[in-house]
Amino acid sequence: MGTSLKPAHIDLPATQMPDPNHADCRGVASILSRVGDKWTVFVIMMLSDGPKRFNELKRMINGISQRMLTLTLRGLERDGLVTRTIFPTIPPRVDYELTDLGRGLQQPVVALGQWAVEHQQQIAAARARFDERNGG
Amino acid sequence: MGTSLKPAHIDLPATQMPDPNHADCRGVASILSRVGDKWTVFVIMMLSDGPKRFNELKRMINGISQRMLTLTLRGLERDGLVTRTIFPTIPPRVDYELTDLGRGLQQPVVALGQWAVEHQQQIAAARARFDERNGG
DNA sequence: CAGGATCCCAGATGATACTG
DNA sequence: CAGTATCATCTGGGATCCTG
Repeated sequence: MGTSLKPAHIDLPATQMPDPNHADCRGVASILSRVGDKWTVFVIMMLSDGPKRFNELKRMINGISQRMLTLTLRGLERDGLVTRTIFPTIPPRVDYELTDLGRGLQQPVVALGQWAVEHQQQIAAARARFDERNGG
Repeated sequence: MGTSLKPAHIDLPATQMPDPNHADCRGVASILSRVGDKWTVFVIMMLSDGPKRFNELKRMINGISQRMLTLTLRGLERDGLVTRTIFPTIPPRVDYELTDLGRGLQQPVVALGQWAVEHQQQIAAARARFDERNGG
């Protein structure tokens, strides 16, 4: 298959949480997992400035396969972060757009993104140092 | 081997960015990818309140395998987010601790985490609806 | 105790071909 | 155009055994 709409993501044995202090970890991680997904991030960003069509997204996100774009969009739709609007024309046309929920998610993602941008150098440097210390 | 210290993460063909407006996507996504990693998030959270030993972490993070804990910690060390201190005693003892950089990362992660917590219900509901609309 | 080395399988992803 | 279906591959990750 590999066509499941329910990616593995996070599903710890709900039996016991890692730490009582962080009882919400599971839910959080599940969402962070989606956010951390390579393609998901890009799709959300591409949808920042209004609705986009399937092939439009495919062209914007250089390197994504048709299959992965479909799966990514389905996942986002499932989580209520993106809406899918079908225009029954010929040829068919489908628009994808962020929901309010999706737009809300953008904020924290962008915040994290800014941190990432600001510390890119440091991390790259750390990696370089580490890789050199060991056998690159 | 799957033992590589350099996980796939994001590596778009640096040739062209998806969108000029988001020229930093690659670096950002690379870091988001690390943050989105299931175990990485947990390890960072577990290290919030001071240094921890290997097996200590292993016990706290219910369900993580030895292999994955090792790999996760190595990745964090490589990125300069965690330090690894070896005490040459017998039996050996190794402490892991967040660096300043690592602690800085906590902020945005927590922010995102809060969003996640606050919208857990909505997402769960959306999923349920979606799954029902289709063949569960 | 900390972690390296192996074996191995399930699931993620790409490539390709077909369709309403 | 916007997918779906199928096949092939490649990798993440668990289980297990070994060692300083």
